[in-house]
Amino acid sequence: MPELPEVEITRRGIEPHLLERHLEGAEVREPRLRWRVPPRLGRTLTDRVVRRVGRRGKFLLIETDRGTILLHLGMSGSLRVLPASTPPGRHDHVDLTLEGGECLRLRDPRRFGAVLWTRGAPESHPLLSGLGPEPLGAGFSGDHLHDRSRGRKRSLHAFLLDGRVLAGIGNIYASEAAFAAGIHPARAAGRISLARYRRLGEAIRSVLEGAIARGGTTLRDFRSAEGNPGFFQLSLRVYGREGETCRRCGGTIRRRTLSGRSIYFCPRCQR
DNA sequence: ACTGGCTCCTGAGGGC
DNA sequence: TGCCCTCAGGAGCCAG
Repeated sequence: MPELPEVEITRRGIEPHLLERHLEGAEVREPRLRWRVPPRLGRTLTDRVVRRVGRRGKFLLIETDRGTILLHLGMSGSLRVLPASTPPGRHDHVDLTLEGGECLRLRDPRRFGAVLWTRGAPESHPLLSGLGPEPLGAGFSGDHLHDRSRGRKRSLHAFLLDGRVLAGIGNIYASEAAFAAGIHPARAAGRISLARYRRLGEAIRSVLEGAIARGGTTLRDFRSAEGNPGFFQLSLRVYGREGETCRRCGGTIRRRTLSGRSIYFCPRCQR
């Protein structure tokens, strides 16, 4: 579910509750997430102090004085800061308990999320070391996409979803950015010009920034750490709008299945 | 080296 | 009302 903007909204929501706080431990009710939650996580976290709450792609990084919690929301994960005494729901799988009686609670019905621990530098963790640049970082531009796409035959959409190319883009924002740049998502990534990739780079930035400014996209169940839905779904131009009218040209938005994912586009605006 | 397909899981929504 | 089918915002892994 959550892509970069939703993870960033979540990060901003939990950060003020965590910074410089002591952790008491963890309560793991269901360790079978994408990867098994480390069995001794509670003991590992006891008396750790949170120094920083970061994000890398769709991963949240809760950095402590002696290591980092890697947290991924998968398709259906969400985080809340609650009194630890709040009765957990069926899918409230992990609590990170804080001093003072609060906890950071992970709810994840589909269990595609992850809670992992690493002692070393998080950027060298296997799940993070191969990630491409941050699309909102200083190092990213359309030139990078152009460089990485030469000789590639796969569709632009599949190319943008590849975290090794670019971190944090998922199905919604890949569709929206391609529309904003006027590029057909099924076009071979290696056959798109530098000028068009530069336009796409700008489109990716502005779509992601717009989504963050509106609190993310809530299609079904995304909530911020405060429990609020996002509003960017009201600004979507193509995603989920099959059969509806293109807001730019008045044509009809189409949906296609491409490498197992639904892609949405306007055949008149995107070439 | 690349590529698409499969897989993990639960829940919602549509058709009958 | 209920059953069955399809689909969903991720991404690692595998065979070809």
